[in-house]
Amino acid sequence: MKQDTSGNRPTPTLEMVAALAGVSRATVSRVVNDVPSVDEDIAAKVRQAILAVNYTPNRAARSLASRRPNSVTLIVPESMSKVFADPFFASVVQGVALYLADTDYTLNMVIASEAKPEKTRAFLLGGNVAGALVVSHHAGDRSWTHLSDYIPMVFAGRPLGESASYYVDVDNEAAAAGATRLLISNGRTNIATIAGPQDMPPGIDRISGWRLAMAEAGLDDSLVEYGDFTLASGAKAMRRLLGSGKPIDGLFVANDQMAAGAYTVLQERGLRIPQDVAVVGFDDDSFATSVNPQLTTVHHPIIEMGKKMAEILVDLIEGKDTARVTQIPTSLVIRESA
Amino acid sequence: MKQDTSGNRPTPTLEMVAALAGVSRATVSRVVNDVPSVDEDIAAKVRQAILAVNYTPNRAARSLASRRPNSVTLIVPESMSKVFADPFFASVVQGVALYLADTDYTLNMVIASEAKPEKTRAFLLGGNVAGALVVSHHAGDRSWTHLSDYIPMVFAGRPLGESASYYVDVDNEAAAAGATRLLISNGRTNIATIAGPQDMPPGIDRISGWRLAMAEAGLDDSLVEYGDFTLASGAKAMRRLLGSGKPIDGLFVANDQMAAGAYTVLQERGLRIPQDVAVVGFDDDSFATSVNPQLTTVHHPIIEMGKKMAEILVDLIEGKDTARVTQIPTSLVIRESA
DNA sequence: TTGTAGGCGTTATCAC
DNA sequence: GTGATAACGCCTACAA
Repeated sequence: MKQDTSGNRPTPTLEMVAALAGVSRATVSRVVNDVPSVDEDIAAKVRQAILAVNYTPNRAARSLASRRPNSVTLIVPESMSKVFADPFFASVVQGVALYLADTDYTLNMVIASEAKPEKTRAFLLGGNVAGALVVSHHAGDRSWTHLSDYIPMVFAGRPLGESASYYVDVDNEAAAAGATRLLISNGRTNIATIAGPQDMPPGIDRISGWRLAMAEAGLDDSLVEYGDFTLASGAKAMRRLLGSGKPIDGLFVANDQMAAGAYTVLQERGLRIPQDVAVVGFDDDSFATSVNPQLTTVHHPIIEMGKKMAEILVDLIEGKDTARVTQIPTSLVIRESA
Repeated sequence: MKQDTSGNRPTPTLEMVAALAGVSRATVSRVVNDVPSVDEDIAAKVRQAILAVNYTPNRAARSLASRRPNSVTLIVPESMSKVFADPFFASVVQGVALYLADTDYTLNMVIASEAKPEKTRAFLLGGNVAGALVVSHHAGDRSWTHLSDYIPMVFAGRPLGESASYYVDVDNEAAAAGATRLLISNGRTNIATIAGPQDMPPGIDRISGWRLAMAEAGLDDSLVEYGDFTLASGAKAMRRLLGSGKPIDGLFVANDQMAAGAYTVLQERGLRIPQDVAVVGFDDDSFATSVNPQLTTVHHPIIEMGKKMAEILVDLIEGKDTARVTQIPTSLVIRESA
């Protein structure tokens, strides 16, 4: 870091800009905040001065004077961050950050220690934060919902059970049904599914979508096995499915990672994808394309989710009323497996 | 959010605590900041009052009055965040957040748009941030180094070429050499490597470590192919390696993901791991354990890296002098592949 | 449309 | 050891 020896000017303040432009601080403040009622000539002069001294508003002073925090917090439950390398997390953050970049809000992150939740609570309720976003996979991490009573909060994903909180999610059920219909329209009739955990909304909704589509088509929906969204569990479930002895020519898997697991056992049994069994996954993550043949799957727009979450939070903060649940559209990515 | 109707108390201030405790604001401030010269009886009374009104210091006011920012920024280059699902990123963030949780600093994140870098620059130099952390894979993203002249900065990973900046990294070369030595001590003599891109420090250092160990043992180091750290590139490199016709009984791969790629072709050729060819990877990420047989690899302590980065940054901010480069130790995780 | 002035919640410098 | 009292940099009635 540069030595603080001699020639260091102080960071420019409103005052300095005002002096240089020959106006009052109030006026400079107005142009900085885009208040319309400023004479354009003066505004121009002020802007010039701002550039000249390289002025940047002091966020702390701003927040203090305006009596409103200018940052929003992203809460990451500790349990989640323990999952080494979570793709979901990184993408949501990215979306959130992208959206906030165009606002005056700053994004800060806390990982919520389950050991001392009061700390996080105090941080959020201390008046230092305008709103909060909660990203987690597990329904148990909904322990923050009650804070919605005091500060705007938006969650990622539908909560388990009823809840009055705001959240954004994809329509897992509809997307799963769509994926299944693809299999059906391809002429498959013995369609199995590898479902996710039934204590997580995505697990529940995705199998429910599969059932929906199967019922529509009058097909048998008894071919189901469960996994926990991991690759290994997908392989095991596939083994059980095959072990039943019943014919299978189509497979809907609740996420791509389990689909990759299913691939391995399908292929070790000599079953060809998609000729013998067509498979479609869910999420469109890195597993979908790293597998061979590449997986046809439901695209889960995580970055968009992040953006939307941020957008809704800002709306909430600024008092606009918005819908409690917002679903963002998915799409089917047709590749080689179905 | 709760309606702002009637019964809403204002957020408690120092003033209110002072009144309740029957002391001056100055005294309350002292106990809040752990200034030693406070009578213990009075301090106790103040603490009680703090609890009573549920007081939380206003960070903006604090920052303003103390003339020092209380947040540090994590910069994520846009190019990096585009990599869908980056495990490295999530873990570094986690480490950073964990460390900062015990300090008075708040962590905020910006994704640096390459379109308008001035924006990020202004944010960092505007005096609103005490220091910054840069996490990226690519050497090109070192465009922030020059800011080190104005504000404390710490980077993740050794920069390409010389640089006067602070960074924390693992000793890639030593670790790679260690991994290779394991192969050698297991009696392998025809050891190939799948190296990473040679324009990235980890790519460079890891192959260099392999060469080191091979030279030590007097082994031939001509069996090398390059990948770009992706699974697919690992598979391709393996194909080329095998295509050379030379015998191979050991393989060091510059990261686990490429190792997973190599697995697929090794196995489709009927080569057994580790019997026919023993393989060791690098990173110890999720690929290492999702592959069969599980991969022996170098454990890359990413979370620790994050913690260390934050620690160094805080030291820098507080004026302590610290070493410019700090390397954190790796370890070899012996599983089934070597 | 512009300027004046008070205040936001803390810290920090003084006296006491 | 404790308490006034100025800042800190900015916003915002209110007045002009």
